[in-house]
Amino acid sequence: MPKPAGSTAAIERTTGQRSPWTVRPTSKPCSPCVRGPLCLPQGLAREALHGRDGVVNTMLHLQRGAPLYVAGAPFGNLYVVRSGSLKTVTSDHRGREQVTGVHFAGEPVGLHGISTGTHANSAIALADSSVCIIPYAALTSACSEAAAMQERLRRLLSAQLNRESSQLMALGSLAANERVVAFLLDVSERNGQRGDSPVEFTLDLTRADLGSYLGLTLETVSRCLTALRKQGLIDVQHRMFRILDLEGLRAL
Amino acid sequence: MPKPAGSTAAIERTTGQRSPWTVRPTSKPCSPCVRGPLCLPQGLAREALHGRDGVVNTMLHLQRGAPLYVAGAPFGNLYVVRSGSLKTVTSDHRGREQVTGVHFAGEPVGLHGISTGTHANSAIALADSSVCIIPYAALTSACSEAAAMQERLRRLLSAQLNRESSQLMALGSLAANERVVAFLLDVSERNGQRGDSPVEFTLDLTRADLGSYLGLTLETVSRCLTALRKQGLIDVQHRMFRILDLEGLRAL
DNA sequence: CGTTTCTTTGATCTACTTCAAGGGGAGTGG
DNA sequence: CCACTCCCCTTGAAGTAGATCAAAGAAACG
Repeated sequence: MPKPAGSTAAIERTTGQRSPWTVRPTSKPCSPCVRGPLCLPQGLAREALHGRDGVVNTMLHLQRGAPLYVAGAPFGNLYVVRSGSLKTVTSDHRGREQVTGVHFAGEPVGLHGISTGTHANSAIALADSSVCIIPYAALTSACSEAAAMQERLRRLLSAQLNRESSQLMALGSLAANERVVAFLLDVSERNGQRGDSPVEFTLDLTRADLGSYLGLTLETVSRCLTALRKQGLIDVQHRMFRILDLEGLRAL
Repeated sequence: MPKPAGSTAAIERTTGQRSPWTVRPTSKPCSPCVRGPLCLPQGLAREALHGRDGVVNTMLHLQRGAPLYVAGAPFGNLYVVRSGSLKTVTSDHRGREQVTGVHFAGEPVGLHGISTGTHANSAIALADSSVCIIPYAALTSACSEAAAMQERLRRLLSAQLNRESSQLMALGSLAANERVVAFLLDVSERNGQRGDSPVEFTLDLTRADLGSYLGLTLETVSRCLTALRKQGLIDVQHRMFRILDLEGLRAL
């Protein structure tokens, strides 16, 4: 098992952030979402969602390292990443903490809070990011009118379930290098679905965050990456990743 | 990483089952659910759920080792365990297979299929079990009438999300013995919520299944259990578990 | 009762962690 | 512009938790 990750203030430590976030992130009215099929609002008339009285009416800007919400905070909104990326970190009843999710543009954040009304994890911006705010109450009332919207939300929840299941598979039955490869392929695929390049992307995760997500130490992650580089499968510089041989990676 | 788990027919192997299940499990009309707060239908008038025209109208009986559904099958129903228990097993695109969930009485099964319309995992009875069948189409139409029902379903999905997140935590940051303890405490708590004894229960999982779920080999599971026994924390005989010192276990 | 499957326990091996040290970028202040 | 610091990343060497291999005991099953 990886390092126990100290006790408190670990959020700050793992994001390279120094001072507490006393200033709330800036928010402003939100323009209609054009993110395509990944965006939550798809399936409902646009005007019912955006604009005043709409479900989605504000956008939040977060600086790198800023929390979108913290574990234990009352749940009120869902979020959809507009730009940038976020991680979700969970800590058990003892201090131990782990990255349990990485969220890119178009992907939903905050679904875990629905069941209890309290956020079960903390969401932290990995880079300067912006998110759409979807007040849950407004969403549910929109749902009560549009069956399509209900179904869409349920599918979103179920999709997240499947994402976490495959991560369970990775942690439970893959070796270190296989986990790293699986993660890169996963990111590649999600990038492709979003219309970005599936072979070249920057991951704003530190090696420590990556290790935490993959159940490995940062050193092991680093070693795996250099091994893949030496095999000519990828090219890594800092946090810029380029996949050179996608088929080769898929063959593990 | 634990054993790669062969290629095909692994379902049969891990449940100790020999012949294929050519005969469908028996089904019969379902009496109203009395399972209390854990049961899905809570929040909707009973007559709208059970009885003819209701959402829940049949019950399925499964023999130990019988599949409720298999991965890749078209999704049509959700299920709630009435008695007995089930495991869900997921396999990645290569042969590797893993137990990704264990479901006891009152708990929902099949939620992963909602997102794609295809079951993403296989559900196998761990003991002779019975489940309520909830046709998804009927459920959604019931949802379109009752907002409370919608909300209940969403919470169910979110709760499952939280369950898988804590399993992610366990696999990512706990040592072998801690994983075993965490699992026992989890089962204990779920038993208590259901009204059964939190300190004495039978787990119809083989050591291999347990290991698969916890990301360990069966030998390691066995060794951890005997270690806990020697510490006087638990008593294990075959698959009968008795927790002798709950506080001691919680202290890891 | 004999066969099969499951479980326990021991001995060895190895993949990954841990510990340690050096190198590179980015920001800050002189 | 350079020096300084703070992270972050890489690489090496050593230690260890847990996997693997192996074999024997205990239930389950026909």
